[in-house]
Amino acid sequence: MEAATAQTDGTRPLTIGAVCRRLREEFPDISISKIRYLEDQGLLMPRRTQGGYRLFAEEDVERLETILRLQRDEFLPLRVIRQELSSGMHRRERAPRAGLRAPETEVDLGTLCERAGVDGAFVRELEEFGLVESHAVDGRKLFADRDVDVAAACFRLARFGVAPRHLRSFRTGADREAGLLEQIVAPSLRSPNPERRHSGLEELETLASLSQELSHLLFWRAVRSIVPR
Amino acid sequence: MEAATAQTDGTRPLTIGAVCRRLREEFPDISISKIRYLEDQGLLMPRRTQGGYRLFAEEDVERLETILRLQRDEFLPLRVIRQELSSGMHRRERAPRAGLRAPETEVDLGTLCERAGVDGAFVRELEEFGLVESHAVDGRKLFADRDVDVAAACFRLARFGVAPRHLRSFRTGADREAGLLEQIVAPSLRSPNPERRHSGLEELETLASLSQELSHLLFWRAVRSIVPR
DNA sequence: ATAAACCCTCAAGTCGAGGTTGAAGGATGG
DNA sequence: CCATCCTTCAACCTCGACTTGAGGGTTTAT
Repeated sequence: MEAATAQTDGTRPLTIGAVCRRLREEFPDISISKIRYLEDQGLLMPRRTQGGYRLFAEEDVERLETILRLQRDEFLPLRVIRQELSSGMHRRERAPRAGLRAPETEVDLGTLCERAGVDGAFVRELEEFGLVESHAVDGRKLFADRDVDVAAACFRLARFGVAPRHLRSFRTGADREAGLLEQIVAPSLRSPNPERRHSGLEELETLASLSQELSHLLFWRAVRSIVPR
Repeated sequence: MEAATAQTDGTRPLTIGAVCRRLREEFPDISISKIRYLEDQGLLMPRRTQGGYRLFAEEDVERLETILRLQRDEFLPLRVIRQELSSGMHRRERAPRAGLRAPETEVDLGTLCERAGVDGAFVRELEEFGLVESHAVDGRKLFADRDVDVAAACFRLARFGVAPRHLRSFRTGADREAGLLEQIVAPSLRSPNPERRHSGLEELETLASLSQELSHLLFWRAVRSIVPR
């Protein structure tokens, strides 16, 4: 009873604990009981050993990853995830609405330029004034996905005569505001208690939205005040 | 006191019950208490009458419809909806609430307090830090209508421990950004040629929206960067 | 001026989703 | 044979999203 457990694809099935350890990196809040719960809700149906142990084939693990991603990034309830999975998963191209918890994807310089419709020189200028930021990974400059939008916005402003160097204050303003929030939630976010960290994250999201609303209001008031009566 | 409640767009504001009846067809599970709950959660901020009754302008009703649709069709939790709304997602008309050209209405201290749900001491504090501004007209302090929303937003933040004095930097940031735009459009705005003034105003609106989008992006990037990886 | 209809706040309660915990015990591997 | 992992099942818990109720004020029509 040894090689008999090998799979068609060569990888051998994992026990529930092994699955958990493997996914822990991408999904820190996974747990054995959660996986069992998902099975209970009909989202997973792993094989079993004679003795009743769950055995997760590679495809089961992938399915589980999909489920966790849909939960984390799309905020879908399990009932809907079940539906989507059983109906073949077509038709799902929503705007990525990644919240604070989804990992950020990255793009290289070429992609950034293409998607934002700008050239390399412009990006260099943006970088100089801290509007976008890259970090090098084996020789290639990588940018956060969201910098594509930043670059595009800057470019449109540039066409109105607002050069990147004028925009530095936007960056410092944003940093200062975020720094303020940091002071408030930092204790929670750095807590050893995962529950506390989680609620800190939620508080941060709420706080950030409210702050955003406030700056929006203040900004428009300021803009309004510059038009002569 | 009858036609006086008419809005700039011709439709008059609805009371909460009227809103409910109007939306009941598309959203059968709407209720008065639910609408109040949404306001409590910072998703809506309708104006108020002197007596404290909520008054929903057309744009408030639209915002509410958006919220309900995001809940029903996209299954988004309120926390996420709040974020989406405070971002530019709601692209159209998230700009100047009444356009840069509409005259601003004014309210007195009592009205401000009532409508924002704050007390006089709080308003004084806000004023001290430049978050709201009053000008005296024959003995009464008058505030711009939009300061009601500012005060309400500040109050919500205050409940999270963010005192008005922390918020001063929001004000200065907004001013600095607006000042930048001013330098660009000032010549047009002060031109003797009315046509030129008009196009300057339009340019200002465009520029302001773009700037707003940029600061929004930069702010969220900054916020994201404060959560430990 | 009064009544009916409508609205307010605030605290407490409800309800379902999405899990966690613990007890009692069987399975697996060195 | 023993440590470690796994099993089920029922009870429990937390949180988001409201609902309810008490006590009281506002609006409007007559």
